[in-house]
Amino acid sequence: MPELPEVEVLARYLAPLLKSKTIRAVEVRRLRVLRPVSEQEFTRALLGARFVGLVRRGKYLVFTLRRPRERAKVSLLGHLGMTGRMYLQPASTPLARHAAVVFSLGKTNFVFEDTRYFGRLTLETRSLETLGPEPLSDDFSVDYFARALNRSMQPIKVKLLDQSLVPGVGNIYANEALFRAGISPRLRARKLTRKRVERLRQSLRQVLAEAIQFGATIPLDWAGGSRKGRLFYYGQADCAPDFHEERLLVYDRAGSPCSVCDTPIRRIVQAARSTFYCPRCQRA
DNA sequence: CACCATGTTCCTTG
DNA sequence: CCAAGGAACATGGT
Repeated sequence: MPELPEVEVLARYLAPLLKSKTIRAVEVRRLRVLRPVSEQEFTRALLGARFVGLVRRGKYLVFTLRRPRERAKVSLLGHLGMTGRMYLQPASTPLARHAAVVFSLGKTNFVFEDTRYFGRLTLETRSLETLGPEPLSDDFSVDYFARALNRSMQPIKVKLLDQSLVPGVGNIYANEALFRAGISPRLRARKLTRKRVERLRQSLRQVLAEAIQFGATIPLDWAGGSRKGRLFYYGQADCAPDFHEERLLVYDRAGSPCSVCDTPIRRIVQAARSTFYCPRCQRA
């Protein structure tokens, strides 16, 4: 489900709800999502610990906890994979079929649910080390972006999915950013002119920021089984249907007329993922 | 039945 | 050592 904006909105939603809550019990129902940490180690570190912070990095959620009478903090890393969700629900509510980890906080449970189990909730935080600079921060400069792209023969669309280059960008926003910048997804990264690098950086930041704005306006309270699957993606989610129409301009729109020039949107496959683009607005 | 899916990692090849 | 490509992971929707 999640790319940078969705994870950002989720972090902002969860942070105040979790703050100062103590983990009274830990239930691991899918060992796989802890990997490579063992259940014993996981439970030992988190049982009795209190949530003190939550931030997003790339597509990761970084929870910070503190154990009673201990100085050192514990970091817990979450990743939603393709289908992960996190939410609080009353302790009396039955667990979802694919609830993978459940923390009891007393009257409520904090649930990590993931249908496909591609996601993670683990004490292993090393994946953070290889991430590039946050695209919405000043560190993501034109110079940095240009230099990184200049070393690559890969198509620009594929390169945008590289988390060591721009963490948080996934298939949807990579497609959207290229459309808004008027750049062909097939163009080799190193072929982008300085001007196009600047334009792409700008489009990327705008698309991500707008999506965060959008996500901040819709309810994330899924507790009690309010619908499956999506945060606030394409198609008809259980919210703001009219707003959705305009939001994604090319993603999953193969065959529909381009919003600018009416040319049918095309779908191709790059690096085994779907790419959507307007063959007229986005030329090499 | 066939094909598709918002992501990462591991293995192989050059 | 690195870049790039592809399969694997697991389940559900169309």
